[in-house]
Amino acid sequence: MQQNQLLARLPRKERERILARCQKVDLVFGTTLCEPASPYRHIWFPLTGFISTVAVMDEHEPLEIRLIGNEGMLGATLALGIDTVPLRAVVQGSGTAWRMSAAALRRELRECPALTRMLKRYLYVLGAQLTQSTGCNRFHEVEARLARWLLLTHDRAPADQFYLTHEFLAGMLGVRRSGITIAAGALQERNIISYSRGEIRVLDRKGLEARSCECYALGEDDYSQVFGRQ
Amino acid sequence: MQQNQLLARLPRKERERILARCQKVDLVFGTTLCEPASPYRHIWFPLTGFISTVAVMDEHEPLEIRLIGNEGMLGATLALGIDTVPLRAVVQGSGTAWRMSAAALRRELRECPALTRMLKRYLYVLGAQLTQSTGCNRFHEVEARLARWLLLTHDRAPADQFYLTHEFLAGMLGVRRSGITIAAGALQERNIISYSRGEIRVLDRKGLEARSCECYALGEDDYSQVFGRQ
DNA sequence: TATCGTCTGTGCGATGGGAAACAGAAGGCC
DNA sequence: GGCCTTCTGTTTCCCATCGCACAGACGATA
Repeated sequence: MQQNQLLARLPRKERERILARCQKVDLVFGTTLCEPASPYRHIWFPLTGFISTVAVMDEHEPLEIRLIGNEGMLGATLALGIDTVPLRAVVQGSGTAWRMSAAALRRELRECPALTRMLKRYLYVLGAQLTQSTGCNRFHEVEARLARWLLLTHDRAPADQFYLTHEFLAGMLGVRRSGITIAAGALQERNIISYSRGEIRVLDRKGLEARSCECYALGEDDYSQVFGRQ
Repeated sequence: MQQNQLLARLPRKERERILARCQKVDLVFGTTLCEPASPYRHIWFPLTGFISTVAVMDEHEPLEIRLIGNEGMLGATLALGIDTVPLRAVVQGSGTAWRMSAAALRRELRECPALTRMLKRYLYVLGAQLTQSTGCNRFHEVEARLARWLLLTHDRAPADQFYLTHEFLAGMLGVRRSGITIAAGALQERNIISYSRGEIRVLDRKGLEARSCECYALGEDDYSQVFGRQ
C-alpha cells in the first residue's frame, strides 16, 4: 500500500514518531469530517481515500475548493496556530487514512521541526493552488474545468474508475447538472472517459490532460517545485 | 499618520525592534514591486499606499487576487520558509510604506515569536479570503463584485476619492471594460459613487455595502475574528 | 482654437451557461 | 414481471456577459 506522500518526505525517525501517534481509519464516502468554525478534533493523512473541502456559500450549493488525497493532508492550517476549521470537509472517495488528534499534532509541531517545515511548505502550495482556482473559476469553461477535476480525482483514486454522478460533479464545479451532462458527453464522445450511472472510467488520461485547462499542470508544478519530484 | 495595523498589534518592544529594521519608502502608483517565481528581496507594510497582487494567466489579462493596505503586508509567505514570490505585486495607490529586507525578516522571524505568530494568523486570514474570492468569482455578478472591490479600495485609500479607470477595473475583476461602464453607471445612477475620467468618489458607503455581495463582509469578519476588533 | 489621446457611453450579434421541465434508461426491490 | 428511484439525455426559454466597434466627451497640449 502506498504511503501518504507528505509523511513519506519526512526523515525516517520523525515519520515513525508521527505514525506512532496516528491510527489507521476508514474514510467512508459521504462522511463529513469537519464543519467550518468548529475547532479541529483530528487531522487526516489520506492513503487510499480522498477528501474534498467545500466552501458553503449563501444561496448556492457548496463549491469545491480542493481535493485531498495521499499527496496531502486535512488540517494543515493548525500549523498556523489557529484551531478553527476553515472549510467543510467531506469524504469524496472511500478508503483509508492515518488520523491523528489535533492535540497530538500541536504537540508534535512543537517538538518536531521537520514536521513544521513540511506543513509550512504544504500551506504554501495550497495558497498557490487556491490562487490558480480563483482564475480557473473565473475564466475557464465547463468542459476544461471538468477535465481538470477528473484528473485531480484520478490522481487520488486508487483505480481508473470511480463513483461520481453528474449531479455531484455539478455541485463541485458550481454549474448546472445538465452542463455536466453536455461536457461529460463530449468527453465520452471522444473516448476519453466512459460512464454509466455514476461509474466514471478514465480511458485516455492524455486526452483528458489535453482537454483540461492549464490549471491542472500548473498546480502539479507548484507541488513538485516545493517538494521535489517524487 | 496611521500605523500599519499588523505592526500595531505587536507588543511595543517587538514593534520597535521591527521598525528599527524598516525604512519608510514611497509607493508610486503603477510600480511593480515583485514578479512571481523570483525570490523576495523586500517585504512591505503599507501605511497610506496600497498594493495589489495579481495572477498572470495565459490568454487573459492578469486577475486581481487581493488588495493590501495598512491592514496587511506584502511578503507574508516568507513565514512559510519559502522565498519565492507567488504573485505579481503592483502599487495600486500611491502613498507610503515600511519596507524591510527579506533577509532581515527571516532573521526577525527566528528571534521574535510574536512576529511569527502574527504572520501565521495573517496567512490564515489570507487563505480564508482567497477561498471567499474563489466563490465570488464563480457566482457573483459584475455590479456586486465591483461594489466589493470599491469597498476594499475605499478601506485602504486615504480619501473617499481615488484614481481608477474603467479599463483598469475591468482588468482587476476579469470582465469587459464596458461591463464596468454599465455597473459603475448603475451605481452612479443611485448616487452611490460619482466618477469622471478615472476619478472615483465614494458618496454613499452604506449604499455600496448594500450593493456588494456578502463576500466583503465575510472577509472583514475573518480578519477581525483572527485579530480582534480594532 | 485646433488637434490628439484617453476615457466613457452605447449598441450590435454571439454565446456560454442558468432555470426548469420532461422523457428515457438502468438498477433495485417486492 | 411490475414498480419505484435514481441517473442521464435533451429541449426550450432566458439572461449575463463577451467581443467588437464606434461615437461622444473631456483634458492636455500646441
